[in-house]
Amino acid sequence: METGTIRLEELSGGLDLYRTLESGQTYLWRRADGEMYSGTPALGEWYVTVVDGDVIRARTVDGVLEWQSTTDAEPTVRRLLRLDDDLEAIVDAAPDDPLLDEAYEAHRGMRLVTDPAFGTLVSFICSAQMRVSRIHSMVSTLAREYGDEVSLNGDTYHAFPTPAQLASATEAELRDLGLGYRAPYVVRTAEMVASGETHPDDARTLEYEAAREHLCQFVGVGDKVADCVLLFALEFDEAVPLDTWLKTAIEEHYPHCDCGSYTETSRALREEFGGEYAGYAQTYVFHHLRTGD
DNA sequence: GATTAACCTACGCC
DNA sequence: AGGCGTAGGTTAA
Repeated sequence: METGTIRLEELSGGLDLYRTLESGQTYLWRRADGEMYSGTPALGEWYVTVVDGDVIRARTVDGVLEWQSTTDAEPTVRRLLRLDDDLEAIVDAAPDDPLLDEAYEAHRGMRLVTDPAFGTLVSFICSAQMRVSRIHSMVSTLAREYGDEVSLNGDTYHAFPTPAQLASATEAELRDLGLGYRAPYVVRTAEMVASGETHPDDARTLEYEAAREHLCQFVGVGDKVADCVLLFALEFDEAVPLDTWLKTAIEEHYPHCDCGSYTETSRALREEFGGEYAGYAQTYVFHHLRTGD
């Protein structure tokens, strides 16, 4: 087992691991105590994910980020948790706006994540009309039922299934696992990727709005889910997913941004939130409104 | 292009 | 207790 540490004070803007991993951006990490998304903060708890067959455990203790892995995971940890983002500069550059200021102030140290694209795509297909805790349990169930077993130091975990593994599932099986009407969406999207027809990563090379269009070809993916994949997996920091919380924020704080269609409203809010890092602003506002603190 | 019902179901709240 | 409304939307008319 390989291990590593970084002192949080070395990171511009710090790191709040709990808010980063339990703010509804990622469903591909699990908390060792099983209390992820229960609303109770993690104090020194390990979080675990599997990337490219390697288990990665991470936690913060006494101002230090620690990790353990089957491999030298520092580059992966830096990428997954976006440790090289200059968070202080991003916050400073954000537009002067009462709601935004409040959100940034309340959740210091929350970073965006960069998760693998396929797992993110399926997670957010599952997210339609779902509470965060249930999305997390659905994704965990898919990993348990269809993903490879991997272990670290005697503890066994499951990777998120590959497209081929998930494409081998049937709609009926996924309905039995509680996915409801999302079951056929997940199977058909997995089949599209497994067959080599197309892959969410293909969107990387496209301009932002074209990339969103590209992702909307997957079954069960509309503008909102596409924006989530762009922001949380493909590093399109300007993506602003418009969910029910952001729609409320638009009604109450940015009525001039309501332009009718998703595309136009999203474009207006993106400008309102400063363009380049508008997705950071979205994530803070979303988390601020959803948690109420 | 813009509207509108239908879709699964666990969980919190009355 | 047990029923009711809701939850980070998308699809098909």
